[in-house]
Amino acid sequence: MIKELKDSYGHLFEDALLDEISRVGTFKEVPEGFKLMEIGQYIKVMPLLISGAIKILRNDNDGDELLLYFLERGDTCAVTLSCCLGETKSQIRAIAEMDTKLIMIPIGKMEEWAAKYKSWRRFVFQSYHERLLEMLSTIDSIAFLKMDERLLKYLRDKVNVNKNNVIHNTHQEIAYELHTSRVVISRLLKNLENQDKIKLHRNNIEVISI
Amino acid sequence: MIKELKDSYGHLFEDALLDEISRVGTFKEVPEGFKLMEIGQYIKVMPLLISGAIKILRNDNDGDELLLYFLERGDTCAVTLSCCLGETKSQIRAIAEMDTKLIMIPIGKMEEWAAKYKSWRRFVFQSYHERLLEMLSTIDSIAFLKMDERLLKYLRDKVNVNKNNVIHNTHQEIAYELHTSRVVISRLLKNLENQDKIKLHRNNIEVISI
DNA sequence: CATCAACAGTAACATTTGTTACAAAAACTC
DNA sequence: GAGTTTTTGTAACAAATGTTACTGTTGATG
Repeated sequence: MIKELKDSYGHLFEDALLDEISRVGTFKEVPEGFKLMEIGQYIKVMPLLISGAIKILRNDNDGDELLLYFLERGDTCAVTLSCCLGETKSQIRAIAEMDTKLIMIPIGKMEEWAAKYKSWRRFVFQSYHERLLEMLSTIDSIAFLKMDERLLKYLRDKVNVNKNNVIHNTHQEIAYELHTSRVVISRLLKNLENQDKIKLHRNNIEVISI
Repeated sequence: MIKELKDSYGHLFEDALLDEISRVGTFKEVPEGFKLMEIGQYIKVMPLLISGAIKILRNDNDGDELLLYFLERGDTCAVTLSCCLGETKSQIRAIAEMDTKLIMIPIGKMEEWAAKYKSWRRFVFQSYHERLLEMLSTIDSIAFLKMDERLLKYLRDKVNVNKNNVIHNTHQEIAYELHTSRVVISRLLKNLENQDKIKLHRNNIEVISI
């Protein structure tokens, strides 16, 4: 574990902290689709991403869903962080976007290390910062963009996160994550195909140039 | 200043910290409508709210606007916090919703006190937590609610923040903050009036029961 | 008081998004 | 391979939201 931890976080944390992390943290490997967090669950550990990606989703009471953003290597979940102190329930759902490796830290350490390590404080503040900016970006999308532009942004994000221009999703799945209906997504995707920006196949979308 | 500081933050901070705050902080009183922060400005101070309220707005490049949330007594601006370390530019606009009293802290203190005072760390983390939840709530509104429900929520929030069921806004101003058009707001407000939930007057809206 | 600008009401229409319904193709099951 | 399920395509329509245009009212100003 030490090696993978150092590769991803060595430039951020001092050796003493890396040491503590490798002692109290638990290495975990989860497959694509694995549910890491469900709304209403209590949060007991905080994840440090080593590789892979996690998608963070918001659900309301009626089952409506919306993709908020992705976590990638070097990220941690700020919503988790903020829940640590308050011992509150999760407000979000977290699903592994692909096979993912992470280190789980017991939440008690969060506050302890914040007192002890400057690099940890910087990391935590920085994580909050990034997450707030991601949230602002999400708000921009849903408030200011029309569905066709949101779909384009979604496809771009997927390509970046998965480092692959074939997107393995059904139209229905995309519709859920953008909180619209399957028919709408099919319609807009067909438009994009007619503009030669993508090619549609069953269960996957090939991105040509967007 | 000591008295007002103690009234608002005495239960949160230890005496030594209150002392430091009153030494390095600057007391400031701003009138309704005062612009505290503009997009693109560098952030050099962080505000602690003593009384009044501040509305936080998001703007995109095309001048589109959206109300994110209000800050009230005991709050601080998490977006400011997160910008402190990175020395980044503001991503939001902040306007005094009413006459407001606040204490401005030089941002350098933020990190210094985080090392020194546990209560400060708790406060900062708690502020982030609250702001993230507010952002989630904002996302819920724009993603899951229709405009009539968003308007209702807006009116409720206004009544709560201003502690007054007369809302002093034109339809155009409301339209800006909800990022829609004046005609749409007029139409929906008229519906609410027909349901006897509000009474419309020039430049203000009287909330009956919503 | 006449003029003007800001504000609000409303109709008519356009666009975007959502819904329902059905068909065809592909993949899976037995 | 017959039957079934999943996925996608598409038409027709409904609802929500946005736009344009014009009206009257109010309050401010000279």
